[in-house]
Amino acid sequence: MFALVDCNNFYASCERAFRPDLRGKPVAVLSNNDGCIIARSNEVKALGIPMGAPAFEYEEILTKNNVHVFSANFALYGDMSHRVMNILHEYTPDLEIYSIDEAFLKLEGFENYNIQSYGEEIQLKVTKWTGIPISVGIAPTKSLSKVANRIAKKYPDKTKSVYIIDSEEKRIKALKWLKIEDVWGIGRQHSKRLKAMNVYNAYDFTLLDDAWVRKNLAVVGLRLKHDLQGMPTLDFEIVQPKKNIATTRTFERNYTELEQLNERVTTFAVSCAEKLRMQKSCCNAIMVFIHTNGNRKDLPQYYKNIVMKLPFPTNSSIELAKFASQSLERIFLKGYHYKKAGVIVMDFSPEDEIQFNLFENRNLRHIPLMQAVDKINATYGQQKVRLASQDLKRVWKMKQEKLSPRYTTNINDIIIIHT
DNA sequence: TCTGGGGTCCTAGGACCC
DNA sequence: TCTGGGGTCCTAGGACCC
Repeated sequence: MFALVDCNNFYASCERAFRPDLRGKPVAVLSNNDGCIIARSNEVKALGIPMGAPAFEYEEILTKNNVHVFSANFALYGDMSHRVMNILHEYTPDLEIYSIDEAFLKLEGFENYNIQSYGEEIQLKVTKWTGIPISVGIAPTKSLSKVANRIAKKYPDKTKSVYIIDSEEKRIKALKWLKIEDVWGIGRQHSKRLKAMNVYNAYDFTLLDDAWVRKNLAVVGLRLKHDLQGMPTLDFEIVQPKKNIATTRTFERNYTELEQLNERVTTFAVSCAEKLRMQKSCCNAIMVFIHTNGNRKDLPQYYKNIVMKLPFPTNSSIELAKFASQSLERIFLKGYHYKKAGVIVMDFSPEDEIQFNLFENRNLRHIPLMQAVDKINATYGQQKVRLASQDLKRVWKMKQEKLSPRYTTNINDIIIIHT
């Protein structure tokens, strides 16, 4: 059996964990730049505020209903995620961390266990130890455990937040209950197509002809169909090193000058380089893009990206910043109001596998230099050592008006309890 | 005035090889 | 009038996930 553990309204629950006064009250979390609503407590969902809604459009409803709004605090969420996953590790050696707030557990050799009470124990312990409420779905396949999890989440009282699909009868009942657009792996386009074929729920989907599914939803869709039918088709994914790494941001205001964008792009390239070094990869290509504000119909629009093949694989901040800067110069046009930019590094090779090039070689002296920089930054705080082309005066900042303290990762923000 | 960020996989078609 | 057969690699675009 597979168990899927999913944290309820994760970011909102993280904020609440250190603010018990917010229990039962509406909580929402915003994206970077305080732009969109990316997490909602049940109370906020009940107000009809959709996922990803622009915050300014809902400002009135939020204020009127006393919604407690927070800027995204990823340091906090990342740390809380760790705590949850550590506890889950105690329950099985086979844990697939699927996202920041979700994990699959493989329950092999549990035939003599009472799975229901096992699930309840996990549910209680995580909730008690971290303050994050979770739901548990258990079933013979991964996609069915997703379905079971949805039922547990929807009916917490009836299920004690744990639901098991362990019979054909329960499987069919669950699939008939699940709307097609809510099936894991069926997105907007597919559900539209399927509804046109009178497929309205997950069960209808499992009755479709294999060949039709293969043709219209590709092998991914076919695998999903079999998995939902109860044949284990989707297995654990082993964590692979990333194939692409990106750092992109929307700015608080528009930029018009090359120098301003250059500072941002340099900083994004340095961030990509750090992430590359963390997974011991070098990249062989880099993409830089710049973008005007697509929502402003009154301003001329410009979107451009450029991919540069590098003369040698590298993960040096200095070299990547230089290549990114050169790329930017080639696509920058004066006269536009830029709102967004990003750097994406691609085509990786392992760090220790240095491909010699006849004419140009990477500067090998950068390797110990970057190690020293990483060490200093790890000890004294991120960005203590920076390139001169980066924002030394710290002019640049993100809109983050409602940021909560970093309760668990910064000693100065630690919680104080008055007794 | 204000609209996030970071990923994966699959497929078709073009360019190329012998 | 008639124009082979069998491959690989790369890329863009489309779909999906959280």
